[in-house]
Amino acid sequence: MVADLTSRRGVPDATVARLPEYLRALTALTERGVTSVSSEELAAAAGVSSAKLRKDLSHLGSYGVRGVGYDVEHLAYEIARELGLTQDWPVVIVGMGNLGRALADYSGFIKGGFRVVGLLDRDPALVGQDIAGLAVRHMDDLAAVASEHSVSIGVIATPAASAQDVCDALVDTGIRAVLNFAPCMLSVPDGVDTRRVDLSTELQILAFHSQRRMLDVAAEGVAGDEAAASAPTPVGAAR
Amino acid sequence: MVADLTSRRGVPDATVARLPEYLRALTALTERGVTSVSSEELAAAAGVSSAKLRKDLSHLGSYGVRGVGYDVEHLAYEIARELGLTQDWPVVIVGMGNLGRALADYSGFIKGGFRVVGLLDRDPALVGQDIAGLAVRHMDDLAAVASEHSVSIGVIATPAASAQDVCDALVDTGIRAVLNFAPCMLSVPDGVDTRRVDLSTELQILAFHSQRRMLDVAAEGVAGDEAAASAPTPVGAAR
DNA sequence: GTGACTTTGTGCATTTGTTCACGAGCGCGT
DNA sequence: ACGCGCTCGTGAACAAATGCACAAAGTCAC
Repeated sequence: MVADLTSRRGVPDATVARLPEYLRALTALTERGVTSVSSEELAAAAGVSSAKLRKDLSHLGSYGVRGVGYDVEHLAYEIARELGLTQDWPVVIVGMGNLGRALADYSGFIKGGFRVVGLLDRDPALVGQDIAGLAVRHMDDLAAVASEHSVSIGVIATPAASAQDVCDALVDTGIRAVLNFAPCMLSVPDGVDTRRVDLSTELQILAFHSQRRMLDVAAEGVAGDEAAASAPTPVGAAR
Repeated sequence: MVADLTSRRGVPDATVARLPEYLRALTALTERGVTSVSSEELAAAAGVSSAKLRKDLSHLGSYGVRGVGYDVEHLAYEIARELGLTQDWPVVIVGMGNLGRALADYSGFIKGGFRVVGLLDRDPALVGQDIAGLAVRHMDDLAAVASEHSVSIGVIATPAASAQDVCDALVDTGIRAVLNFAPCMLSVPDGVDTRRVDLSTELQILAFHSQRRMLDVAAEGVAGDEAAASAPTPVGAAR
């Protein structure tokens, strides 16, 4: 019994991070009417190796059939269950600037159990305005909104300067999961989970790889000059 | 010489992913007038352990002073250089829906060498409109915009359905780095780097952890009932 | 029912990343 | 000049994640 729990806890973080992608791929297959899929095909659709996919799925249980593959619908259900998408996750979004608006609209696309139940902002000019079918409410109403809908996830779409204050307020209402779009670290008490999404971080990582590629090519060119006589085509693109 | 190149290449991916956060923390310190910082302090500001921070920084070189710490300004410069932020990275954003608009505005906040030089959309109604001081141009002008400004990074903020087409077009213009906000996998030729940012994926990961926490607490409660007589306070919050 | 074929699930080796612990080097007070 | 305390840089131990290869377990044809 406790062993069951331990095995459930045993899903590695790296695997969890890929499950949403698998689920998306499976959903796409369902829409195309495909009912069965091999690890090879699904892995290709999700952009991973088939070995990795099989190992990931093996952490959830044995939902495949040897010699056949996976039942698309059933596997999708099991992944959704593992991710907790079979239950309801009421969400509030704080900060109704451009980003908050985009998120409020975009969230309509989400198939899972996420439901935006509150849009909040500190600016009185925005309060009352209708966005994506929901009236914006003032930050002071946070506690009311949160308890009214048993909100479990908070999304921060404010400037960095107010992010920590907003986060503290969210945590005070009992929210234990925070998605932070502000470009700053949040400090939270133990037991609260935060994830950060940041455009600038991603661009910087892309820039690093781009720069490295440029340096590599340049260095390769030099090396190629030296070795040109012996090896006309030194290397293919690595990685 | 080749060894130099190898050592440069040797910066681990996990480290690269953390460099932007270090840089941000350093920038914040600069703004507060702090000129010197220890690994312990900087690690706390960036939300990592000091050992990890020191190992990460050691991959870039020896920029610290033993017994003293790091010079904030100098370290920031070295990280920025490593990330490629000392050069110019012209960016185009494709898709001027709510998200694209938010990105176009937000990008003004970016301190690094990123410069939005083009906003594109397929919808004629949006073309010509002014967003964040830039006129939206039609997708057909992509090649012109790209060559005119030597664009090196493309950002996709379109619906999933058109993301792959847009990506192909970006790659055709010679762009080798793509940041994808559409909820789908992109297939690209070798030598092209893509990163995906997705609200729904992040929410699902948060949901997983929330659910696990709930299950753990429930199970702990049961275990606690069993063990209650012997251990009134079974455990503190783990992790 | 049997054999050939297919595809999963998994043990093992390898690579990658993290933590620990401590030696090396620097500034400072005396 | 010299020891003392502080903090970086790093090798070695440890942990996590990945890739490989194959046995186990199923379907299908006949």
